[in-house]
Amino acid sequence: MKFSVLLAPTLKESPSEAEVVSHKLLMRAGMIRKVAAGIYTFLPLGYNVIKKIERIVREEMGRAGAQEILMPVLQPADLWRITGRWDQFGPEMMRMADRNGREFALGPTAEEMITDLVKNEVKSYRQLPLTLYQIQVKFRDEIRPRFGLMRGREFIMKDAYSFNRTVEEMQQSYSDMYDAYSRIFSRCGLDYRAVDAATGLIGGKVSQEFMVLAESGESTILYCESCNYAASDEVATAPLAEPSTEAIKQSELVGTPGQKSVEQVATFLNIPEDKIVKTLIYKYGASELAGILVRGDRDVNDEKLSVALGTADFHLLAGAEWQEYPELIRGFVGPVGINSVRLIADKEISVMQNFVVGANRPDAHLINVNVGEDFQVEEWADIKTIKAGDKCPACGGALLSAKGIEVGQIFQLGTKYSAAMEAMYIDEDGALKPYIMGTYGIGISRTAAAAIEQNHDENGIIWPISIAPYEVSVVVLNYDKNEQKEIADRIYDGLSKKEVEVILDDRIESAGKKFADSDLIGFPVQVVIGNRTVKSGNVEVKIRATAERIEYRVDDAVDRISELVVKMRSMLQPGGPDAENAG
RNA sequence: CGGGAUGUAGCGCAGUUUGGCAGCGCGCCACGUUCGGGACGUGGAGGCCGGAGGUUCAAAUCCUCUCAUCCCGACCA
Repeated sequence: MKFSVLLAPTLKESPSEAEVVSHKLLMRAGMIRKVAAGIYTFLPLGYNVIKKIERIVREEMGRAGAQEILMPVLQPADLWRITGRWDQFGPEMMRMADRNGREFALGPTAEEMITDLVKNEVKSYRQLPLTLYQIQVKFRDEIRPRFGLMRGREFIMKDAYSFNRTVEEMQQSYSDMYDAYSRIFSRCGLDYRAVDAATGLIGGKVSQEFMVLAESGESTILYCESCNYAASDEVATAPLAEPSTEAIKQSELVGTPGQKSVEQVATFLNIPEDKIVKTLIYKYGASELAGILVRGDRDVNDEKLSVALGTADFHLLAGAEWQEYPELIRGFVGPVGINSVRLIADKEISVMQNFVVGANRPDAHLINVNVGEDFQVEEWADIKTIKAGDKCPACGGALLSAKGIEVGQIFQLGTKYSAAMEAMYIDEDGALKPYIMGTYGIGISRTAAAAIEQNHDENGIIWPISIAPYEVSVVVLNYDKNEQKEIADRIYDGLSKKEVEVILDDRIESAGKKFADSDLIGFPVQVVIGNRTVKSGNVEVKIRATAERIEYRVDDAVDRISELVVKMRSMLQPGGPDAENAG
């Protein structure tokens, strides 16, 4: 490709609406342009990156035995009604009707469609296991699209689905996908971590997310410094402390005028925050109230709470709503003697003694309160957000926390969809049985953004070579000078013949502009040809990632550069530089 | 949906307070000079000032409504 004919409108300044690095650099490097909020066009360089990621995904899906199909973006509502998700998905699903009034949605995922397909086409256990996947545009009408490709409304996703006979066989498919995902993200040059995850609207019990570690990530993960435990904060747990041997005391009412927050009460009573139990009032479902008990220094985790409540439709009781419940004294609510709300306590409360709670009357708290003595708990649940410093549930070591970008998630689904849709096969014993399913997603476009978040500097993007829009840029400083043009053309043609993806910057631009663009777009290898190199009989090669510069004789430059590229590629093979020849 | 902000040339912004010729930088076009880290000079093109309505002799500027975009919270690949 010649740069002079490429549509790559680079910008010196980033558009003001871009907040995160990946969004800014994708815009500045001329890779994407916005069409509407959360909806982007990929320009040639950006689309090259997408295609490179897709190629890796296809290779690894194929290696894992999955077969590629392509399903429609538009999905009929009737399918979604069978599983109830037409109602569950809410406004996030983009809905529309055709000219005859038949309802459709832009697919946010495709469990129903694929289950319907397999139900109709796969009848016998002899045809299982079966794993199908597609790479297709998905649409989710996000409440708040942001961060460019990191949270778009329209995005490119690889979604795979396994159909199995038994739980064990499904776990094997899941494990195969886990391995494939690990290879995919390794090959993309990403520093990632697989963590235990919540299953949310998709369903199932076991799930893991693949997180690219980056400060700008929207997810929080906890991992152990001494073993390999790692989990999303939505499901992370910590072992309970040993119950203290403290003798149980008689509870007592104390005046705490105006002391509403945990911090205020702790200071006022001169006690640590973890000797307080706070009672948070949530409204959920059809206007029901829940009192959630957590230790004073803890935060409630909304994902865990939705599991405990059995619904994702809840919110903290808000300002004006308090007036509807005069028995609830804001700032002084407690579990003792309260009966108008459903009490759910975090398990951690069970090992606490002689703690402080609101007294359900203005300006007062109860001290030396104990479960069993002063109030009963019917429902125990894991509700708190685990944070760095908590103990690892696997080995007891200290947990650390980090931010991550979720680029993939895998689920052991079970029969949620096959049972609801009566998708059955005839087993060896002649009985009809629902498929045991798994579902597996990768955000392709988000992966591109995540790669930038993790690989950039003040000059621009530093693409891992496996997903770079071109592997080598040949920067000719004066393409209108014959000596330079001749050398440049020779290297460009030579590299092309050796299957190196190369772009020739033949534009009539200043040297500075060409260097700056090459760094900004992030080609892994830059070959510089100018007056200086013509005189020396060399070409200069710059490695984008390290800024290392190497000189090669013009005569063997093509061989040396292609060797360099091959070596750089092999570094991103799972298992190290030599793994390429192993498989 | 709640809270906050912004819409002026392709991009970044000034002008709005106090109504009076629509500007600056980058980019773009032409010519010349430059030619190894976002060159310089001269000349040029480019605007429904987000949209609608109103106030006024006069509106980018004041008022009302509306749309869009971004940021902070609840969703997710």
